[in-house]
Amino acid sequence: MDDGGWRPVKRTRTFEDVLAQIERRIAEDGLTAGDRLPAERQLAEQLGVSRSSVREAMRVLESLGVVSSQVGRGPDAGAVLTSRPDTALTDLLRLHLGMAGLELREVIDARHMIEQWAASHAASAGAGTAALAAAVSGMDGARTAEEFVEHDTAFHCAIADASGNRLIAAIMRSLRDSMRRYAVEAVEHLGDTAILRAGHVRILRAIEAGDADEAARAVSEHLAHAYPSLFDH
Amino acid sequence: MDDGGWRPVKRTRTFEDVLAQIERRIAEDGLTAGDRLPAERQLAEQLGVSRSSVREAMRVLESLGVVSSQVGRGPDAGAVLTSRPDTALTDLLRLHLGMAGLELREVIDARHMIEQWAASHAASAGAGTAALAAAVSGMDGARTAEEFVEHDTAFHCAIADASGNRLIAAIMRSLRDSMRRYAVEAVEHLGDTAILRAGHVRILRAIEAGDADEAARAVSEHLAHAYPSLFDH
DNA sequence: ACCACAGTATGGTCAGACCATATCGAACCA
DNA sequence: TGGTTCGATATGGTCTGACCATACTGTGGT
Repeated sequence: MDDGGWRPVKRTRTFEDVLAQIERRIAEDGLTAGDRLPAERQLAEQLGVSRSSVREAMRVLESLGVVSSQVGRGPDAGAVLTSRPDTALTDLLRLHLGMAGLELREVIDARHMIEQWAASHAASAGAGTAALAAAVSGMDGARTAEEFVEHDTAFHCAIADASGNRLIAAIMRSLRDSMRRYAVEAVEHLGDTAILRAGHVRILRAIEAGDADEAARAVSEHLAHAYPSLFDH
Repeated sequence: MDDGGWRPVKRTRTFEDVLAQIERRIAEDGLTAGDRLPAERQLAEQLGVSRSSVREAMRVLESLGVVSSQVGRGPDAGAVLTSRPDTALTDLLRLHLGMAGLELREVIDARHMIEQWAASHAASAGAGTAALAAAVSGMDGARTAEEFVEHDTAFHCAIADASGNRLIAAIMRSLRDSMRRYAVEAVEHLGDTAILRAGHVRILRAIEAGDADEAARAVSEHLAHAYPSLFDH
């Protein structure tokens, strides 16, 4: 097993080099969302690589929610830096769930963790209750499970937003998006949404009152009602 | 604002179509990690698109930690399905942190949330304490801040692993990786690592004893010591 | 049984072309 | 002066075809 001091030649693919240089430029020049990257052809010439390699790097950046490409001409055309971690996270979770690389139970546990945290922090912050109330009344008017889940998602994402942490809010949104299908099933299986709606009201009241502990408790019991089969441990 | 019933023509880029079809195949055929995708040239011919478009789709899948491409010939060559959400998450966080699309504070708060959750669940599960003990003794032998952080990361990731939730463990690993630079700075700024080591021992003891509440408390106080400037709220 | 070597399938890269789109700008008309 | 039209241009999107490096496969010779 001795390699005699030799180590494998680092095989760096061209597009990875391009990625690294773009990332370096972002850090050194302090680029942020809204700034433009050079055009593909120009970047290819400057870096001495083919346009294909630049494009593959762009696809990676785009899939990670860092750039957005616009065709045409003008100030808004070309590769523009964005900050969309949530769409990237959603794709990531959906793909890994589809491949059975992750189990639904793990996603729901993560959601449980985040919602408890977000609810107690939202209660401490005491902001954003208007969006919560709107989502609650939206659920009252829902006629189908899909509609209900739609507003339910809005409610729970509003809690995460109210916590003030964009990363955690992005994770929350991605978890909800990738679980949408299962959430609809769960609501249909439950039949009656009265218990869920009561849980939402309780959470809302706790956040409005600024009671962090009560908010966390309310979230925990709410999720236990929504997914009874997954809380038998 | 009435569009007269017209709606913009859906502009779907070719590689997005390829992505969708690959994802569908993964779901319908029940493909999982280890399975192979068709070769790029074959896929291009079957789908009636150019190899470039297939390659761009591959880059996306690779950046999301879903496939891994190997050159050469044989059973292991080609595009193989993998399940590496953590590397994808690491890249995602690093890029968004570099772009100032996320702030360090948000990452550390997320880490705080996850560690508390993971520690209390690891205590309940009561497994994996061997890896924890190994990391603790590794830190005792560390001579530089980098070495210390290395083992510190191993310790905290081992907690997440012991929780049994791969998604949360992957997020934990990504948070640590993307924070590595700041963690080293924090340790150097602290000067003495005795308090941190004591915190680790306390966490380890709590997990060994199966005391979930004490584990969560120990983690919380440990992080407060490690990043004092960020816990003044 | 072993080994050397040609064959071949794979991803990686490049060059060049063409298309679709969106803006810019100048010429033209009112 | 003001507006409109239409060509020029810059941009990403796609395709084709070629070549390279890599790593297995199989064949043939020893």
